[in-house]
Amino acid sequence: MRSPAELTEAFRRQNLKVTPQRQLLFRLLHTNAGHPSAEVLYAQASEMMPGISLRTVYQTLNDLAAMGELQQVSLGSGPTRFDPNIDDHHHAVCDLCGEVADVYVTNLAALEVEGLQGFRARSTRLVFSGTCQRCSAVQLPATVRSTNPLINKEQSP
Amino acid sequence: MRSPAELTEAFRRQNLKVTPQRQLLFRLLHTNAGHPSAEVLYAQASEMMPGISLRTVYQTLNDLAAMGELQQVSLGSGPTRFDPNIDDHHHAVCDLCGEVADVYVTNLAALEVEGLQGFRARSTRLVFSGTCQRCSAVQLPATVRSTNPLINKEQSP
DNA sequence: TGCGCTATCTGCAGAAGTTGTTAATTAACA
DNA sequence: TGTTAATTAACAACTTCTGCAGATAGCGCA
Repeated sequence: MRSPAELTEAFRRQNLKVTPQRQLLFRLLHTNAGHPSAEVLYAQASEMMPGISLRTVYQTLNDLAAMGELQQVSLGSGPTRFDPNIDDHHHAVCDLCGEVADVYVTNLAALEVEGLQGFRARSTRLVFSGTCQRCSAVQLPATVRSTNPLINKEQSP
Repeated sequence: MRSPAELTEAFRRQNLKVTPQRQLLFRLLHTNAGHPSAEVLYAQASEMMPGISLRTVYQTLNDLAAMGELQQVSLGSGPTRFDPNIDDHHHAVCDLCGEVADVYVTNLAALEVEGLQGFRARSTRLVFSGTCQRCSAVQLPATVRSTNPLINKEQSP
C-alpha cells in the first residue's frame, strides 16, 4: 500500500477531497499488514476518531479499491476483506481462526487447465483453505471453533 | 451429482425423510448442469410444485451440502451458487454475463508457492475471471453490462 | 484571510440474501 | 396407525452493504 502522503496526492489528482477521516484510514491501512474488514477498520478508526461513521469507512475503502490502491478479497463467507497489499498474490485462510495470509505463486502459467476453451481469463484467484501453523500446534477448544463464523461454512471437494 | 435414487437412499440413511419437495429438488439438481442459486432453484421448483417454500429449498440445499452431495460456490458477489458437480474442480466466471463454468486442473501440485510455510492446506480453490466465449464474440450493449450485478464488483490484481 | 462552491460526512432507512421462530398442518415410514 | 419429522406461512432478525437528505467542511480563489 502506498504511503498516506502518496494517497493524499492520488486523491487530489482525482478531485477527491482529503478529509481527516480519509487521512486516518490511509494511516490505518498503511500500517495494517492484515486483511481487515470494513467493520474492523471502523472499530480501529473509531478509537482514534470517535464519531466517524461506518458509511464513511465503506465509502473510502470503495474509493481506494476503485483507484486500485486496495484489493478487495472475498473469502466465501463473512464480510469482504480489504487487502492493502496490491501485489499480484493469493490467499490462505485458516478454517479455525479465520486468519488470512498472503501467498505468492510464481508459475501460474504452468497449470494444466481444461475447460477454459474460448474463455479470456483476465485474472486468477487462488484461495488455500486449511489450518494455519498456530492452530495446527495449539488445538483450540471447541467453543472457539463453534463460535467462529468461518468454520463449518464451506464445503471442500 | 448422484442420482435421485441414490440421494433418496442417502437421506434415509441419515434418518431424513424423503418428501416430494426433496425429491423434486434431487431431480432438478441432477438434470441441472449449471450453478443455480437458491432463488433460481426455487423458481424452477415452483413451476413443478406451486406452493413449495423458499425456506424448504434452502433447507434441502443445506442438507445436501452438509452431506457433501453438493458444493457451495461463493463468487464474491451475488447469492451463493450450488454446484451439483462434486468432482475436484474449479470455476471460471464471466464478468459480463455472470456465467459460471467448471474448470479442471490436473497439476495443482506443480505450483511454486511461497507463504504457505506451516500452513496445512486442505483444499485449494481457483477462480478465473474474464470473458466467456459468447461474450467475447458478441459485444453486449452497455445497458446489459451496467445492470449485471457481477460487473464492476471485484478488483483484479 | 475569508468566501463560496461542492464534495463529503453522518445517521438512518432499506435492500439483498439467508436463517431463526412459532404454530398449525401434513405426511413419511417403522 | 402412531410417532415424529417436514412443510408452510408469516414473520422477525441478522449481516453486509448501499442510497438518501441535510448538515458540514475542504480547498480553489480572490
